[in-house]
Formats: sequence, C-alpha cells, structure tokens
Amino acid sequence: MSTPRRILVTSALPYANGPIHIGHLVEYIQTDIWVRFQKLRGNECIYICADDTHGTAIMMSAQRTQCTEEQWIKQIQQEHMRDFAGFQIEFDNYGSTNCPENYALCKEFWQAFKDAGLIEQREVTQLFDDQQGIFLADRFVQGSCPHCDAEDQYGDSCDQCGATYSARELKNPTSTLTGSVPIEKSADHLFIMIEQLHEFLSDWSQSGEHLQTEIANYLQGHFLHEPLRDWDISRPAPYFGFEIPDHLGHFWFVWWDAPIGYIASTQQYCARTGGDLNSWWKNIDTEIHHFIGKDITYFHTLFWPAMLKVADYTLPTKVHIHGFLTVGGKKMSKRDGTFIKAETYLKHVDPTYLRYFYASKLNGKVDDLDLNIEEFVAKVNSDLVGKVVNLASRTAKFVQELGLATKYPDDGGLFAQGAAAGEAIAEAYESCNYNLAMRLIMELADEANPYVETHEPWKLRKDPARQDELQNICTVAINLFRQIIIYLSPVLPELVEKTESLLGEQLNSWEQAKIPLTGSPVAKFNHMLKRLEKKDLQTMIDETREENDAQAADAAKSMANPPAESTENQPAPPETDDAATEPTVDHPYSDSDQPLKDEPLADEISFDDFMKVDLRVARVVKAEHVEEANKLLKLTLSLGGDETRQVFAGIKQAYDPADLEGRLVIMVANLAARKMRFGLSEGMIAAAGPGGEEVFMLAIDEGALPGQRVH
RNA sequence: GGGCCCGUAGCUCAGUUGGUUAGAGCAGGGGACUCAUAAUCCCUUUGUCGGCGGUUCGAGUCCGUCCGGGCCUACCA
Repeated sequence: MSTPRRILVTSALPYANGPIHIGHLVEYIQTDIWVRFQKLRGNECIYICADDTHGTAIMMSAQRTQCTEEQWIKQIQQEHMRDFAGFQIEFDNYGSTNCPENYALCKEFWQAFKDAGLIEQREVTQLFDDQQGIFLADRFVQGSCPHCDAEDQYGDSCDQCGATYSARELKNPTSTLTGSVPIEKSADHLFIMIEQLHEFLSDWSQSGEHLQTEIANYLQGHFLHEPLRDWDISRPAPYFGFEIPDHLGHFWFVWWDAPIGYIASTQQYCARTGGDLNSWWKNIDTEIHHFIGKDITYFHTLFWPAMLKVADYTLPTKVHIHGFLTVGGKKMSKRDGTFIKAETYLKHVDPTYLRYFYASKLNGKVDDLDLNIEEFVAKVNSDLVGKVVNLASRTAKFVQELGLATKYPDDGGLFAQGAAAGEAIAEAYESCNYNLAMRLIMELADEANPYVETHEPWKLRKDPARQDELQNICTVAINLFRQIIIYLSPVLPELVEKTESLLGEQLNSWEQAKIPLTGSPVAKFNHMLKRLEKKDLQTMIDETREENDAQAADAAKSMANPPAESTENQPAPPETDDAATEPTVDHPYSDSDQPLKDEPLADEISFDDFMKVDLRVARVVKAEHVEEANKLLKLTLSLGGDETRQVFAGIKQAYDPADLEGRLVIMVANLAARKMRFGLSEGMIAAAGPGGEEVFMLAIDEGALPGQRVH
C-alpha cells in the first residue's frame, strides 16, 4: 500500500443566523462521506468546520431577540452541532469564527497584506440609518427606481426596468430596518488591491488541477478577463466582528475572517490533539480540500487563494463545488413545506435514508440535485432494504448457532469479484462521483441475491445431514453482505455499527473487503433498517408547513419593527456577506393559504406563452343589466378611438352598472369571440375572487390610457 | 444581450481516446419461490440517443446551426 496521504477537509461554515436545513445537508453529507472514505482507506484525514458568526445579519438577529451577539451565536452553534450529529456528520473540530485563535490569524493575514502594500484607504459615501445608527447595505434600502419610478426597489437594481444604480440614487429611500429615511454619510473604507494578484489567480484557477472546468470558465468569463476590482474589506462601526487593530472603529468584513476560520478551527484541533498547525497549513505534503456550494464560488476561488498566497499558506488542492437542492424539481419553498429543517426531518425520518439518497445522486458536478419523494422512497427501499439488508436478514439466522465456516468455501468467484471491484469503487468515491460508487456497489448486491436464491439454504436447514452445506452457503452470503457494507460504510455509518454487532468485528478499513471473515460466531439478527414509508415524509412536510405558518403568524404579531431576517438563503451553505445575503424581510402580513389551495398554481408557461395573451386597458363606456341573466352584465368596452368590444362579464352580483361606466378595466382583448345565449362576447374582464358577490376587478393606476397593452 | 451546463427507454441515469445488433436500476407485463422488512429470483416490452447539416469507411460520441431546459451575469466579457 502506498504511503498514507495527509488531507485536510472543510465544508463551508454555516452562517449562525438560522437552522440547518436539508439543502445545507447536501454539502455536509457529501463532505462527511468523503472524509469517512479517506479515513477508511488509511489516510490521515481531518474534517474541519465552524460557525460563521459575524456580520450585520447576526447583529440584527441578536437585537431582535434582545440578547447579546455572543449569546445568540452560542445558541445557534449548539443547534447546528446537534443537527449535524443527528445526521452522523462527524467533524474533527467544529469551532466558531468568533474565537481568539481566529482574531490572531486575521491579524497575521492583515499584516501580510500590509507588508505587501496591497491595502488602500478610501472614503465611501453610503446611506445611513440614523435611527439605528448603522450603514445600510444595498439590500437594506428600498425606494423608487431613479429611471422608471417603479416602487419598492432595492438599492442595487430595479427589477422592473433592469437599471442598475447605487442606493444613493434611489428616490424616496427608506431603511428596511426601521422604515426611516436614511441620510448620506461618509466613512473610510479599506480596500485590497487584488488586481496585483491577477496573474497568480489566472494561473492557479486555469491550471485545470484545482477546479471543475465549468468553474474555471466562469471565473475567466466573469472576472479574470478584465482588471479585478478592489475588494472593500472593512466596515465601519457598529458591526459585529473583529475590530481592525490599526483602524479602530472599523471592522473586518465577515468574508475576511470567515475562511480564516478554517485555519483557526484547525488550530483548536491541534491544541486539543497535540498537533502542529503548520504541518497542516504550511506544508506542501498536506492536501487541502474545500467543499462549497456554487453560491460562494468566487470567495473561495479568488479571494481566498489570494489571501493564502499573500500570507504564505498552502493553497487549496481542490475546491469541490456542488449545486443546490431542489425538491420535486422546484426550489425549496416554505409555502410547499419543502423548506425542511434538519431538526424536523429527524423527528420523522431516519437520517440513513437521506445520506444514501444524496450519495446516489451526487456526481461531482456543479449540477443541482433533485429530491423527489417517490424516487426517494423507491431508491431507499429497493436498494438498501430489498437488496442489501435483505442479504443478512434472509441468511443470518440460519448460522446463528453454527457460526461462520472456518474455511471460506467455493463461491464461484463472487467474493473475489467483489474484492476486485474495490478499486473502481474507491476511484468513484475519490472523485466525488458517489452516484457511480453506489451503482457499482448495487451491482454486487444484484449478484449476491441470486446466489442465495439458487442455493436454497431454507431447504438445507431442514436436512440435518446437510448442515455443513448450509453453513457454507450462509458464510458466503454473509461475507458478500459484509463486503458491501464495508464499501457503503462512508455513507451509512449506522448500518456499519449494526453489522459490527452482528459479526462481532470492527469494520474500519477498506482492506477488510478483500479478506473474508471465517470461523466467527454470528449474533442474533436484529432488524437493521425499516422500510421508508411515504406517509412519514408527508407528515414531515405537513409539519414543516405548519411551522412556517406559525412563524408567519408570529411575524405578524411583532410587526411593529419588522426584523430583517435572512434564514431563507438558498440551499447551499450560506457563509454570507452583506451583498450576497438577501435579507428577505419576513413580511408582516399573514395572508391565508386558502386561495392557493382552492386553486393551485397552473403549469409553468414560457414568456412566449404569456405574450400570446393580449391584455389591454379598456374603458367601460356602457354597462347594462341583462334581464334574463343571473350573473352577467353586458359591457361595452372602448380601446380608444372607434374600437369597441362587447363583453359579457359575470359580475352582476358584485357591481352596479352605474358605478362601472367611465372606469378603466383590464381586458383580454384577443380572446376568441364566444357566442352566448344573450349575444356575442368579444373578450373577458380580468378579475379575481370566488364569485358571487366576491368578485374584484383589476384597477389600473391613473395615467393609463385605453388601448394600451399590459406587459 | 452575453457566458456556462444540460437534453439517451415512462422515471433516474451509464455510455470509456468516434468502431460491430445503444445499456443499467426503478416502474410496467408474465412466471417462480417462500428463508427474508408484500422483501427475492427468472423471463419480458419500450428508444428517429432534442432537430437539421457537416467531417469520417464509420458518430449518442467530433464540428456547425437551430429548438428546448437550468443556472450565472449584465447595455463589459
């Protein structure tokens, strides 16, 4: 065997502003599997992580719950660690970016940048919330677009006309924190002139060794083709973070200290275990592997390598970037109950299932991966229960008294074949192509079950003269099972423990899959894995929905000072920053979900589909009762000029014709005419509501003209 | 508008440096078994490999183009 590799592995630091959900878990499970695999192979490997604890959002959360930031992040960290443990994610050290080790390292990196002459001071004018005493990041300001006057736009760009601008250009700006009108205020900021590292970053990122090709292309296309912009690395007080020693009153931006937290957490690991930090972070013989989501790519592939380079630390061997989780083909959503917290999942469903399912979907690419409920159930039950566990469950009890044969019997080469497959499976794990690894392993299970089938141990059992034969058959079956469990052990640690109890043997090395187990006793077989029931998943989803409803109700109660909360980050691990975090203000209204239940959303359409519908502003020039009709009014609509349409609208119980004449409505102008009992209807009026008296027509703001199209 | 990724059986996907009649699992259909968690085993149906054009003796695999899906980013690439 080759000499053991020395490998340091990290997952992105989860932001200490919200709970872990199943989207986060894609990454932590992916990483945990990789780490367990490396350890199983005999490599020296440590898994390092920590909570990311600094920044404005944390400050706001602490304020809202009326505790100190330290109290807040401590509690969140405990929740995070509890949830990770629940999913059998095993860190060698789990720290916090808010620790003395991290501060010291931040200073060291800072000094290196100063020595290299890469820091520059400049004055920046920003909007400032006087009431809160805080500078406002773009996403914390709302106002009207300076170009098209669209209302309620954020401070960076307009989602109506697409214009980009600075927050200071917004008309009638308000702070989303307090609702007050922000003022302009200047402050000094410190910038890193990262352009000076351009050549290094091009070489490093384009070498083909460290990044997936699509990521390298992305960096080239978006950043490296032009001079790199200076990086604003400081934030003026108040800010929850580390104060910059030689610029008191200013703090390092959270993205400075967050990745350095990887090193700080390693340092804690070394202190605890008597190791040497430099042997991990300043040693070209140590591999460094970062696992991250695609949302934080450029922090880890541009800024972070630059920081390591300047401070003279080892550069990452590989940055493994994964996509987001979708559920049922759609983004996770609170409304659908698919925004499932780790905690909620664990109340209803075995974590083993999710670990296996993610493993079966992960392929080492940046593609998003989908959790489909039906597929989830089918895969887990068919593969794990039906194929793998079944092997033990159908044979173990036959040899409970006999134990395993002392000599491994002739099995027609099955075990040897499984042993030979080990290298291909290992390669698949190594390259994060777990999907392939799972397929290769299941092929082995597909060979093993027919073996049992054709040798019919249940018949031999009844014949006292053929007990040796029975023992041999079961020895083979149990060994094939054991081999499969070893290969699956990075994914399913719990199943390994159960197998260890069954066989009275520690399974902790990949090599064990090459040598059959013989002559040892077999314990009483206990159920290893329940079948996954769809109804358990449904219960979990229902509960998630209820949690969200309750949360919305709470938010409505405490709407006096709407908090800026950012727990709704996309599935990927949200190490976060002011710009990347979308502080989705949980809106204060608690509208019922009934209308959507009554009439679920229609299938998605393309833009072109939408454009087929020609909606027009029209003026009601005449409105009359239709005597024999219960629901209909006969309207004459003008599209301007001589263009008029006769439309029968089912709004009789809701509107008095006299009130309608003269007002503007929205009509579907290109709908095929329809012959009705009372005449021809040449279009429809746009309105909402269940019907009867509850019909509400669309109104349009002053200034719109009949005939104008609605876009 | 630009960039990247993707488009193979009903579903999830494999298809190695282009090479013979395109595969697996699941689902579906038929049969067998009863040790096992209504698990297992055997047999079995299905594909204009998104469309078109090109290179080649030969293309799912290379090139061009178009259509469709996703993501990223914008009057910069």
